[in-house]
Amino acid sequence: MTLPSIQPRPCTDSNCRGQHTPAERVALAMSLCDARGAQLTTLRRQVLELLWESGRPTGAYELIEALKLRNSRPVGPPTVYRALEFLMSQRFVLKIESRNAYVPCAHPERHHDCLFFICSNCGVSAESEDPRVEKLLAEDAAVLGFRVTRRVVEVEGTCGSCIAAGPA
Amino acid sequence: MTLPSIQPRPCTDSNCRGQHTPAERVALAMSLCDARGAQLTTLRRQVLELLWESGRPTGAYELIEALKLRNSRPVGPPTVYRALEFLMSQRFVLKIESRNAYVPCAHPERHHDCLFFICSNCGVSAESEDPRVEKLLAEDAAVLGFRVTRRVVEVEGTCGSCIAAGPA
DNA sequence: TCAAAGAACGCAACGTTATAACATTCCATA
DNA sequence: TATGGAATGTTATAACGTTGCGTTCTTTGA
Repeated sequence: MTLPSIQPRPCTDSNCRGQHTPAERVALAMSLCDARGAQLTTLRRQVLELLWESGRPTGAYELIEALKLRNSRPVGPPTVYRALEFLMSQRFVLKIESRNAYVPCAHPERHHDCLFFICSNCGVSAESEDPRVEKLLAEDAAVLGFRVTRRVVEVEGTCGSCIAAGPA
Repeated sequence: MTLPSIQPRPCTDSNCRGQHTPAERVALAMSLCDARGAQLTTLRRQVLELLWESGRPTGAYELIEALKLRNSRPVGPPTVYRALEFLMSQRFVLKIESRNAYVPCAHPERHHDCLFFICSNCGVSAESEDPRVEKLLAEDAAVLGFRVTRRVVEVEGTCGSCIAAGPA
């Protein structure tokens, strides 16, 4: 896995104008865990760091490779999947179903459903949220008498940068 | 794979009030293929039939099992995946990404994006469409300068029947 | 009618993603 | 220092999907 940079980067959440570093993200997760009585262990923290450093949806086996480099002692698939499960339960991480890959959630302190725009060309994903979409889906669900537990909204296409860079 | 029944059933598309049999669905696909100069071969037709008869999102390997029963000669994964690819290219079938499973599309003659409501309890999925959601996602994409090629909208939860049947 | 070409399929092997089942370690607390 | 729960390690395997290549089937056109 590439680990592009530890510098502050524009937030992948298109509703956020801020810039953040992976370290700041992890610190936020730590304080939320504190407040929740959950444990952000070394392994879980490393996985979260790697996801933030990666900059794009990252597969579980890529994480295993990256952990191998970072840790001397290798970890097995169940270990990484358990860490991901924990991070998802805390809403620090989300799964991109159409990619079988995982992304860190920019604002776990807010409680919303995410919407992803995923570039088929460069692989980068942008997180967003749109309460209007949530509302419509809730309406449609109500018509069916359906009780919603989770929404998966993933839009695939070509991102602005790749369009600007011209036809590959 | 269970093959519940070949009887007419209410359309899984919640915007359609009709009832259809698998045979009618397949006949529609055949006529569309005719018009498009595409070939609905025996294998492809069988896969489509199995999906219609199954009544819920069905995995590729389930289809392999079902084809084994139906055909004496077994088929391998590539064969089934190629058939699915063809059926998806013709919009007769769609993939539920959050399940790694495939569902037949109720109305391939219309050209729209599908929306799925998937019951975590019984596994049944309901197809729907909501142009308002498509519109909002298009707006959000436009703000990002993002060119959309595909939308994945999957809502997980509990369906009306399962709610009515009481807490399991 | 037959050769050529292209589409579809068969098959073996392999790659990728995810989980089951069970053992071990770590740590807080009594 | 027992002991109990949470977390992690280990091994194996399940589930999902693809590559590469050879064969068969179908269409087409001389």
